[in-house]
Formats: sequence, structure tokens, C-alpha cells
Amino acid sequence: MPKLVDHEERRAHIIDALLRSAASSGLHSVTMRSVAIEAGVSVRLVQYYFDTKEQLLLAAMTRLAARMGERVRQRVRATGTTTDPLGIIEAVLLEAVPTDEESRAFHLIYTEYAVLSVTDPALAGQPFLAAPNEMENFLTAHLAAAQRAGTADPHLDARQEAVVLLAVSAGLGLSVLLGQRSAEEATTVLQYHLRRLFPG
Amino acid sequence: MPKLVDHEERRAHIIDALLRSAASSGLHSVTMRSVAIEAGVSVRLVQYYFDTKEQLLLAAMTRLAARMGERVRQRVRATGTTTDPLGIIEAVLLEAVPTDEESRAFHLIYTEYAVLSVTDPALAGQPFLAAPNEMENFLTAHLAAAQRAGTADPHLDARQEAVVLLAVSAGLGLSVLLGQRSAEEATTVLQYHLRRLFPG
DNA sequence: CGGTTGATGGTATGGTTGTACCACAAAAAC
DNA sequence: GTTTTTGTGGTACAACCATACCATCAACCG
Repeated sequence: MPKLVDHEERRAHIIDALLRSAASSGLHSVTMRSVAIEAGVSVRLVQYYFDTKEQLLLAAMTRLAARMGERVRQRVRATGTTTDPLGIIEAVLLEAVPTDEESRAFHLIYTEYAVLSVTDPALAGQPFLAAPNEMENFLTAHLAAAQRAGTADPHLDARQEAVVLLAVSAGLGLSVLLGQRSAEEATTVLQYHLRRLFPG
Repeated sequence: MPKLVDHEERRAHIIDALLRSAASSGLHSVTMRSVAIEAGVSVRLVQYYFDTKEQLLLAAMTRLAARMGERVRQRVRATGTTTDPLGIIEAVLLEAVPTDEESRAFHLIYTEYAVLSVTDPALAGQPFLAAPNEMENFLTAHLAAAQRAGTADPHLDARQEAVVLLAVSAGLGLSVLLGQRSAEEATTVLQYHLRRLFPG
């Protein structure tokens, strides 16, 4: 046998090719061939590492969901604090607003997957439910902490506000994707809304 | 020639078949054949009335966008008032939350179209931008009216709040579609948020 | 050193899709 | 009453797609 190759690396390489291919012309238009070409390998190799297209799509979805988690955690880390609820919450929510081309592509594919998973039984949507639920708890906890610290209005229902926040961020992100709003507008609106929850 | 048929009626019939077909297994899986079968006509007829698949999809999208407008107007009319801003706003926003199977199918296809229009140049997204912009103005106006009438907090920025409201409603609707939340939960959260804008 | 096994390329195949083409019947036009 | 025109069916076709199959080549195993 030649070279004795690192399977995980090869798989990652192919998945990245799929994501690039999907970013430019939509998830619905990716084919074994387009992925192979984008990855610079033969179709046979894509088959070799993923067997079927369904499994390839599934693997890409899993990778995407994982990357979403990383992105959010990275943003939170970038705030450099674990004690400023407003900063942390803002960081989490702003991740949903696509700014540069890279994040736009990311969120586009993510959304395409989410919508696809509604009708495609093979893509049962676990990854798309686990993450938001986790975020909901996360936001609720930090909101409650802010209330205890006196920086957020104590009359608020922390959990319901957390759900509202997630919905606002998802809705704004979507409207940016659809070209209805600019990323700057969306950011401004989100910050406006946060300032109402965190007066002063 | 036989029968001399009403073209618009035939077209509507076929488009409805497309929407039914898309509702059950996703917009991506509709084909000329599946539409023809669902409509109970031959493939040739679908071609005859729409020439190409692209035009069929486009016509269905247009019809869908128009129907969205009707739905919202109908809801507003059903409130039976033109002077109660809270009632009117709540009616508009609740339309985005799919309750029964019919509205679920409607919003699913609508969302699939919206996402598809991002990558498919043939489906340039005008219909998906006009309606929300109109709604934004509508909500802004009614919010401002409520502020003048003293039922809404006068410190609010009516336009930004309108954008937030649209985003919340879109986000909640999407989360219901994805199966993350029940329609009841979404409704509760939306009403909670509205009660914060309209105290008392 | 011989053979087994991992990695890869190439190609064939069966199915599906959108669309073009051909035929025909029946109503309208003249 | 002949000739258009309009609606409709059936079918053929070229493209494309996912996948199965066949072949090859090189490394490691014994």
C-alpha cells in the first residue's frame, strides 16, 4: 500500500471542499463530482472515504455544528472576561450576524442544512437542537447573574428574555443573509435591544 | 380545439399541486413529474402552461409571496379593529408562528424559497424583501401611534423596536419549524415580549 | 521475497430529470 | 367544409447523478 494516509485528515480535506462548493452555489447543488473536483481528488476517493453521499452530507453537517460551537466559544473567549454578562451575551448573539464573506458562507450553509433537515429524514436535526438549547441555558444563567449583580432589570423573566434574545439574533442573522439588512444595521439593532435590558 | 380552458385557473391548479408536493417532501424534491402526478395531469401539460421548470418555480414563489400578504391582512382584519395597536401588532407577528399543519407547510416552503433565493440567481429575492420592509413600516407606524396614545412606553425607538419585533417573530417561527419549540411556547414568548412594550 | 492489504484511478451502469418532438382531436374561423 | 388554432397525450433524448465494479500499484508482513 502507498503512503499510509491519515484518514481523518483526508476526510476533513474533503469535507472542507464540500463546504467551499456549497458556499459558492448552494448546498443543493453539491454533487460527488463537484466535491471531488473542488478537493482535487477523484470521485472514487470521495466514495472511498465516505461511501455514500448521504454519509458525506451528514459528516459535513456534524463538522459544521461543531464549528458553530467553537465559533461561539471563541467569541466569548475573545471578550477576555468571564464576569461581564453584557459583554458575554453580546458576543454570543453577534456570532449569528454574518459580517465578512467567510462567516456569511458559514451561516448560509448552516441555515441550508437546518431547513433541509426538516424534510430530509436522513439528517435528523439533533445537532440543530442541542446547540440552541445549550445557548438558551447559557444566556439565562448570565442574565440571572446580571440581575443579581444589579446591572439588569430584576423584573425581567430571565428565561423568556433569553429565548427572545436567541430569536432576535437568529432573525436578524437571517435577514442579513437574505440581503434585507446590512450587518451593521443588524448589529446596531441588537445592541439597541441589549441596552434596553442592561440600562446604564 | 377542445374545451377552451381558463389558463389562470389551470396554472393555479398546477401551482397548488407543486406546493402540496413541496410540503410533503421538501422543495428540493419537486420535479416536473411529481407535480404532474400530484395535479393529476400529464407532464406535457405542466410544460404547456409553464414551459420550463424555472418558470414554474418562479410562479409558485410569486403566488406564495402574495398569499403571505393575504394571510397577514386577513389576520389583521380578524382582530376587528383598526385602532388597537397591540392587537394589530400581535396579529401580524403571530402569523409567523406555524400552528396547524397547513400553516406549517406554508411557512416551511416559504422559508425554503427564501433560503434558495440566496444562491439561485433565477429566483432573485425581490418578493422576500418587499414584504418585510412593508411590515417594518407598518409596525413602526402602529408603535408610534401607541406611544402617542400613551399605551406604549414613549422612550422606545419605534423603528428599532419594529425591527426587533420582526426579528423575534421570524426567529421564533423558524425555531418552531425546526422542532426546537412548540407553537404554544413561541406564542407565549412573543406575548411576553409584547407585554413589556405595552405595559398595562 | 511473495503475498496480502490499503489507497487510488478509471469506467460502466441503472436510474432520474428537464426538455424537445411528434401526433391528434376538437373547436373555432372563414 | 376546409383550415387554423388550441389543448393534450405519449415518448424520445441527452445530460447528469450516485454508485458498483474492475484494475493497479506500492508498502508492510511474514
